Amino acid sequence: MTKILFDFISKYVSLTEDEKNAILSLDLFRSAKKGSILLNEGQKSNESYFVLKGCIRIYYLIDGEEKTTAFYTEMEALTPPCVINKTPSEYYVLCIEDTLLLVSNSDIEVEVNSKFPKFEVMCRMLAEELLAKQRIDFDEFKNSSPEQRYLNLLQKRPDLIQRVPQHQLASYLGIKPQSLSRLRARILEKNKG
Amino acid sequence: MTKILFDFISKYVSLTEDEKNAILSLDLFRSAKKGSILLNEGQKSNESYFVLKGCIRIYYLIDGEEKTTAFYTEMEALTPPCVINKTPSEYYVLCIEDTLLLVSNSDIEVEVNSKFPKFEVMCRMLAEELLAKQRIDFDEFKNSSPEQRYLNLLQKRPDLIQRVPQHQLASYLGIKPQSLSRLRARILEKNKG
DNA sequence: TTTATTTCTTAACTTAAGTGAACGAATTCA
DNA sequence: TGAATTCGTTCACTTAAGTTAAGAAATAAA
Repeated sequence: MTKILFDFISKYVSLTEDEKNAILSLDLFRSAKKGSILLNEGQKSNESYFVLKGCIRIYYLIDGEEKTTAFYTEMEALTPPCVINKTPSEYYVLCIEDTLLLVSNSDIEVEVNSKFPKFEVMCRMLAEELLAKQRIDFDEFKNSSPEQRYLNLLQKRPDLIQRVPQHQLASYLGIKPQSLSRLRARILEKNKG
Repeated sequence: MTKILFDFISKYVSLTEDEKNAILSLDLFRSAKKGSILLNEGQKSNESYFVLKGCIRIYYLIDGEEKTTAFYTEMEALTPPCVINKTPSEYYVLCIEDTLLLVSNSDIEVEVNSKFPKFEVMCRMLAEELLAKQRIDFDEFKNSSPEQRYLNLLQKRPDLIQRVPQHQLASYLGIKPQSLSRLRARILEKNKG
């Protein structure tokens, strides 16, 4: 399981055995059951997450309705905006599968970054990369219709469509569950007739 | 004009006079006329921009149509995804006003970051902050209708509505120009009747 | 296993966005 | 200045998403 972590890190910087051990000694591993909440709306937090195994979901509660905006699966990292802005969280973070995580926090990061400047570099690179990736995702979202978005998702993250309930995918695509259902039927119809 | 720059930097790290002079000696200032293109589709680049004065626009050319996805104005920084991914650009970057910029590139950044670790820290903080801000923007976009998005923009960036042509705002909001025009008429009608 | 709850689909109807076209206003260019 | 282009609005029509409601299917709980 630590292999996943070090494979991930090696994309950005190369670590010595000593450095690897220093990371492991921090003992950041945590497992969470399906349904457990990592962060509540209104809560303050300084925790960051890295998913080793499983899936976590971000959702807002608006007029009593859950609005899902993101999923994080294996090899993906999440630092909620509330951690960066030091404000109460505007959304919930929930495990939708039994999940194995790495949980860090800003204190640990400050310490590790000052001890190993390499980590500072890695964090910058990671943040820049995620920013660029998210920018592309956002642009694609703006430039396409719900149907195109769904087909796009089918291409890029087919796993999500398997492991996530449809009504959560719907709000992830910016539409209502009924619309996603209808849109899927429409696509099937096209590929048949 | 350098005041804007150092005010911006001071939000993240504090610089000595020597450090400030080191930055200035790099001579990164560039002015660009309205209509000038900073980056073409298909082009490779390693440049980052910081807007001191003016406005730049990001757009894709899809089926002969310009799809505007972002605007950057005073005190905003942009590193195009193609710089991070080292791929040809998927979009255009254009000045829609006479613009005064700071133009950096990855070579300069590598050098400055290794000479002044402070900069590495600043870049990480900035990237994290932009990532969080963009995340919130994306989430709001998903969770709202075109009309709500327009009203939201009116609140948060009223300047944009003044300085940017409506058809560019339309695709920024993810809709067609005619729809934006109609939607505005609808809002006026509500506030009257 | 039975019951309860959640999830997905379908349908009829409403609302709003996309499309194509026309026209006047504003801006740009020669 | 006059001509040409771009820009914004309006309209009629088409398409698709939102809404409300009902029922089937799948999943979770007792």
